[in-house]
Amino acid sequence: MISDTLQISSHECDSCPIRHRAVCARCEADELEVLEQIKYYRSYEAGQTIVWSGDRMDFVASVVSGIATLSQAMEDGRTQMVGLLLPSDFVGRPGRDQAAYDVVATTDLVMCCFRRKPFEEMMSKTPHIAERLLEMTLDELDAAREWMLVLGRKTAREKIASLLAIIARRDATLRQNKLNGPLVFDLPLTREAMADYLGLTLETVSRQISALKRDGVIVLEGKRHVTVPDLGRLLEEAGDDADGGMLV
Amino acid sequence: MISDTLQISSHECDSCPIRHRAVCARCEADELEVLEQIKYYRSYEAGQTIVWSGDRMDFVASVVSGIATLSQAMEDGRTQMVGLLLPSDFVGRPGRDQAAYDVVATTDLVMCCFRRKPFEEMMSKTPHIAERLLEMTLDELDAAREWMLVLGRKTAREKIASLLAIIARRDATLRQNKLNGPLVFDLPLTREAMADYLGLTLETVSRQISALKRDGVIVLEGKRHVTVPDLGRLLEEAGDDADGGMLV
DNA sequence: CGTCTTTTTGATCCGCATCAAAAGGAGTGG
DNA sequence: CCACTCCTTTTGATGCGGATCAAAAAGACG
Repeated sequence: MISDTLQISSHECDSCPIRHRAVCARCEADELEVLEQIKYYRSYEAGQTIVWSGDRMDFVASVVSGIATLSQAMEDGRTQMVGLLLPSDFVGRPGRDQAAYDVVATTDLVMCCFRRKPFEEMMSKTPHIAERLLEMTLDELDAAREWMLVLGRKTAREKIASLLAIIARRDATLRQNKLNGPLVFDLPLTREAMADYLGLTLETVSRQISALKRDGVIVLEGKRHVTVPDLGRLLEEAGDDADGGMLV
Repeated sequence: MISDTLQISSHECDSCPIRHRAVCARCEADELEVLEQIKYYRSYEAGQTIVWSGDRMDFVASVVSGIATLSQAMEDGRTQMVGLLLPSDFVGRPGRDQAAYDVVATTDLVMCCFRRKPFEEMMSKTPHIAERLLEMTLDELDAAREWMLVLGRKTAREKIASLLAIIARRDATLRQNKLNGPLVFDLPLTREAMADYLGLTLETVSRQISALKRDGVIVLEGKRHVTVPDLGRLLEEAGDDADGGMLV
């Protein structure tokens, strides 16, 4: 199976699908021109490891399309996913030359890469990039902390419901759908990846999904295609306040 | 019990104990002068809640001395600590006016505060602050991800060992001690706070500390005073690679 | 149709939560 | 100095949720 994700319709930033959300979101036309000089695209097939933790990494990048995961491994093989990278998310850390995590393409993936050194130089010159990167990093920190509550205090059923809610909402906002009707989406993760995300085993994930299905919280067609008839109900199952937060 | 933490020896940034590590670390003399105009100190007693999640928060701050915690609560009362704030750590988020977490002083605490608006203005003018804040935020994100591995995949015993190792190392680097002899420190957290940090119950924390003591991994005098005879041994118990990472 | 991977389902076990109570320690007042 | 209360910590007994081990079922693909 050969991926054909290399076919980007255009290599110009103007028509880039993540133009308004990525690290370059705030750049002016002249700044984009400089970025276009140093950027290059790379694509990966589903399942490919992009970098191994500890490897030298001399680029940073934005996810253009597809999904990747960040995970950490213990010596005995236990692993925990610590980041889920969706289109527009940023990979790599300016100022660091060793990867801190394993980065794996979950689906076919296209990234917009910059060699690290030129990017760092550019960052120090154009505050728009550093500004946007700070904002994105703060958002990621919030997401990581939300996730810590899930990992530390939620039951298996609540964990699954939380993950489904996150995916359902991200998918809806990506397509700019509204959140009050039924939500329909495809799971981008295998049961194993979900287990890795939630600190569970894949058997427990499978059981809890079956239970949520049995209880009518979700409807499944096949293994991956999910319908959420009532997001409020799902949020209740996740242990979240269904009325507060994001919905209002 | 009245705290006397208000007595700062001097209010000048030059002699500030966190001068070289806080958000102002990279500031030049002229930039510090501006900061001195808008800064003010506040102190809190151990146990005091500094802000409640959801409250309006119109300042940002650096911890000068003492320890504070960030935590998140579920509706039914379950809570998870999501941040441990030590001297030089930053509190609050530029651009956001509602606190996202409960902030609680664990010990008597002094903070160096800036009203949010002037600080934001200053940030956009002086890249040194934004630069340093980005670096600090990236470090916090790394710490949060490390913590996610602890919460998601480690056993109770490993969790306790991990926390003790973190505190022991931070304490040693703060005092600029070396890491190869025995490490001695006081636990800044109650058993309950440790449980809250690690996603455990306080009973389990107590049992695992007793077990580590019984096995000679740590030595306790009283409830809070800890000696770690061999950090490598503690790191093994934490499930970490004793040779890799921070030690080298 | 057969092989390989992913997912589901079943049976059993163990780690940690829960409920309960005793044991320290610190501060207060007689 | 002791008796008292209040809070933190330890220890004990029991039960449950999720891990583990095992195998069947369902897709995916050649």
